[in-house]
Parts: sequence; structure tokens; C-alpha cells
Amino acid sequence: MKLATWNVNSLTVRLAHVLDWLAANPVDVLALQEIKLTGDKFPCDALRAAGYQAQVFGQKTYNGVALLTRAPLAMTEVARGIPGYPDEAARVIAGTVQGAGGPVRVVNGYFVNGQAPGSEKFEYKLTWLRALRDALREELAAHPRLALLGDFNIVPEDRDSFDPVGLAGTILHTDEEREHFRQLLRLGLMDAFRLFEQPEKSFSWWDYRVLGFQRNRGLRIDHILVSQPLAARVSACAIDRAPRKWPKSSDHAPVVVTLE
DNA sequence: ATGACGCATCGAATGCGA
Repeated sequence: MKLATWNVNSLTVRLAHVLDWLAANPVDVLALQEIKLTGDKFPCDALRAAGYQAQVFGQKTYNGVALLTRAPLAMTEVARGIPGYPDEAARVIAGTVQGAGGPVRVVNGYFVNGQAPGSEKFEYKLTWLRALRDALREELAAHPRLALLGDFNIVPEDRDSFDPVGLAGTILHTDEEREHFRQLLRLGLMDAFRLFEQPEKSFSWWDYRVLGFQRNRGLRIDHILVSQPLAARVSACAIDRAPRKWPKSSDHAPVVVTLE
């Protein structure tokens, strides 16, 4: 079974890319972030024609997340938002899918960006991360086979940044954000990407400006964390840079994990 | 150094992303 995550930066603009990518990479589950549209505008028909069902937590202009499943797979127990944490932004959608070794709980998140350390948005980010962790603790107790994937907006370690020295302490690179990432791991989750040897300077996002992709000035901020029972079954995890090369691409590339 | 780009919003200039 393959799960993937992709921040598409507007599904309206990127629908053709998503369909093209799914045709070449028929993953079982695709978690989308920044769809930037409401549920009534979600392209259900086009995706259904491509063989995918969708569960959507939409929002106008900003944010918005969705979970796609390749038919006949379907999500059950779908939950929107972080339980017990009221949030105006549509950032989290979770669901359960049947895998080979049992059910898999999939939690898809578009984490808060935070803009700049010290800002109100940064405080929101830290509060949001705390709420997510508290909710995940419960979620893991109920669903031991769990994957948390999405756009984390956190660079976990120096090797995940094109300029760890110059960007030290700036947004996505702060100690507070990294500590939150480690706290997620302490819940019993593992960074699937780091279960395998990976090329140096592996990134999942590149700035549209300054020819970021061409110069590989990127960050690894899109992640797939898996609980221990799933980690034992992960056979591969990779970033697919191909769609980042396509004209008018999202600034993010998909990340794919394979479970036996 | 700030802005570079791209996307969204009812119509242009601005907020926002990372």
C-alpha cells in the first residue's frame, strides 16, 4: 500500500497535475494540502473518473485539506479539525483505511506556517502544534497503526535545509519548532524518510523565487511519520521531484511511502 | 537590504506563503 502527501498550492490550478501524477503513480491514499477551495467546488467528478474518492475539509482562499483514496478503498471514521481545538483554518482531516495488515489511521495536516518567530502567527503555530500533539496521543491510543503526513512547515534538522547556518533561528528552523517535531517522534512516531539512506540535500519545497528549484535551494518540510507497528512494514519512502519540474508547478513535491 | 514568484480576491493592490 502506498500513501502520499502533496501540498498543491491551489487544487483549482493544479488539478491537471494531480491527475497526471496519479495516472503515473496510482497511490492508494493521497493527502492534499492547500487546496484553497470549498467543498462545493471540489473536483469530485474528475477525480472519480480517475478512480479516486475524496474526503474534503475545504476553505476559501487559504488552507484546505483532502484525502483521496483509490477505489474501491474508502475512508471511514472521517474527522475534520483537531478534536477539542477550535480553529478557523481548515488544516486537518483524518480517516481510516483498510490495509493489508489491518486498518491504518491516516492524519493529514497542513501545519501553521508561523510567518516569523515572535509574531502572533508564530504563537498560533506553537499553540496549534501543542493541540495537535495532545490529540495525536489519544488518536494513537485508539489507532496504533497510524500515519501522520502533510506539510509540517518544520525543517527537522540542519541537513533538511539548503542553508542551515544562514537560516538558523528563522521561521521553520527555530528550536521551538524542532522541539515540537521531536515531541511528535516521542509519541512513538518515526520519520519514514529517515528509515532509509537518502541523497544529500533532499528537499520537498523550493522557493518560486530566486530559481530555487534549479539551484536546489530547498527545504524538507513535507513529512510522513509512522507509528511503530507501521514502521516495521515500511519498505520505501521517497520524494518525487518530477512534478516540481513541470511548468506552473506547485512549489512542493509529493512524498510517497510504501507499506508492505 | 527588501524583493524576487505565485495564488487568491470581484476588478487593483494587497495579504500570504515558506
